[in-house]
Amino acid sequence: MVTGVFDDLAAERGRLQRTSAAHQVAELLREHITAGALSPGTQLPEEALGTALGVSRNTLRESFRLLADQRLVVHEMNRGVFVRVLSADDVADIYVLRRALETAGIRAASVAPPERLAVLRVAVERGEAARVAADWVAVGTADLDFHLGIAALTGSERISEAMGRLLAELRLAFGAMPSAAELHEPFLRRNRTLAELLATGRIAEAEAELASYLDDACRGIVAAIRGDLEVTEC
Amino acid sequence: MVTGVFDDLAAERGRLQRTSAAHQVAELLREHITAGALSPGTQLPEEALGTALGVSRNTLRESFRLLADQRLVVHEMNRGVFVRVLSADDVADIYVLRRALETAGIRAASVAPPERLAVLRVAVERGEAARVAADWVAVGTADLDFHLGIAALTGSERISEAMGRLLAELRLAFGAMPSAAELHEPFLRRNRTLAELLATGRIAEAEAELASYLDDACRGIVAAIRGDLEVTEC
DNA sequence: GGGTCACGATTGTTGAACAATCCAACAAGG
DNA sequence: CCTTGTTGGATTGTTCAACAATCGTGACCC
Repeated sequence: MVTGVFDDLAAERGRLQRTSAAHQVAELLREHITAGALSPGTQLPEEALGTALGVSRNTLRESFRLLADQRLVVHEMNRGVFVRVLSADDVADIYVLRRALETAGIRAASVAPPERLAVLRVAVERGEAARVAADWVAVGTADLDFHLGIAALTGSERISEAMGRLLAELRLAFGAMPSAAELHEPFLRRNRTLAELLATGRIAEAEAELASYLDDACRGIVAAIRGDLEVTEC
Repeated sequence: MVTGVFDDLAAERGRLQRTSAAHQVAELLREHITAGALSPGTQLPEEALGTALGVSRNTLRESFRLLADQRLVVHEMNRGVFVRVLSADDVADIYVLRRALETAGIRAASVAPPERLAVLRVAVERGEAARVAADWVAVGTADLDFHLGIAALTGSERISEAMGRLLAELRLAFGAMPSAAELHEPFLRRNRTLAELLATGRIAEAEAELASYLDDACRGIVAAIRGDLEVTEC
């Protein structure tokens, strides 16, 4: 295989003109949805949104298709699109997939290049710094970045993308929770211990810690959603 | 949680009027692509395809968005959409995700309801019957159904859907291979042993067998794609 | 109260139009 | 010969206006 002089440039080809009106609108809506500005269940009318955003109905409909496949909105035939509202079952289902992806990452930790493990350490420290500054939004994003990094240990683009979508979907649940800001705080310490277990190669212990971590996290969210205190699933 | 009398009906709600022109066109194209009727790399022009299928350009573009998110086609800005052509790296990447999903299924086998295990046995027997009849297409679909059933042991809709998309993507590679028909034949016996290991609860052995299985399958496809005999990845 | 029906509103789909971009071919220059 | 402008046709990106299909609602009637 001939390796050219422009391999590093070719790798960044994806950053070229990935912008179309539909993509930009989808990105805008995605940010508003995951930030909680558009609460779950809200309908997104084509006419009103189109004029508000300055795009035509057809273009807006293309954006809706993109968002629908990321499960951020649901498309009901002849009724319109609505911001997704997550049920408790959805959250439990999401955590089954999340466990599969993160477990795969941990099992690949021993053969992962060191820079991928460094990403984890950075995310942990960023989260702890944000807690000191009482910036709970930053604590949340650092937490999500940490777990995205765990899945990325596999080195698989598809796993990273699936994990990214999964976390974006979870943000829907966060936005709907009371005191969502401090939600991630109790898990900061566990992230650190998880990172240290991985850095020192104690894979089996890390896997057990992850399982316990995900159980607790899932129970917390499901309990908050249905106001119940006893949650058996997850 | 209140469990109603119509839970089984509610589960099938999705089969109601999921038909829009865009969905139907996407489904049609999906079948043609996975069946190999549209070879990878082929461009799908909007004007020509639209008139050929009797739908307008806007509707066709909506179908393209759906197919693009399933990775069956790629959408290049201002150039059009093309049937996806899988690289060897893509196949390797797919198998990393596939291993994660199927491993999760095997680990859930001990708590999975028996009807989910029965699905596996049915798929194995269907494959063996198809081999006797020399119906290689049926052998292939039975093989894919078997592994879809393994992922479905998790009971997670999202995992099942992710696995379904993954297998549809893999079909792209199958269609591009010489003698793709008999490709699945050598794995029939291993499917049976895997099913028996799961049925008798020997989870650890099943997990090891699956790892070996996926290694061999991935190596075979990657070797076929690049015409190389020595494949180190997977 | 329950059922029917017409109405308004929204979505589904089409067709045409124009701007923007790409691509291949060709011309010019070193 | 190779590289660099330039041109023109073809395809895509986007908008707009229109109509059909469907849904939700409220009035109306029994």
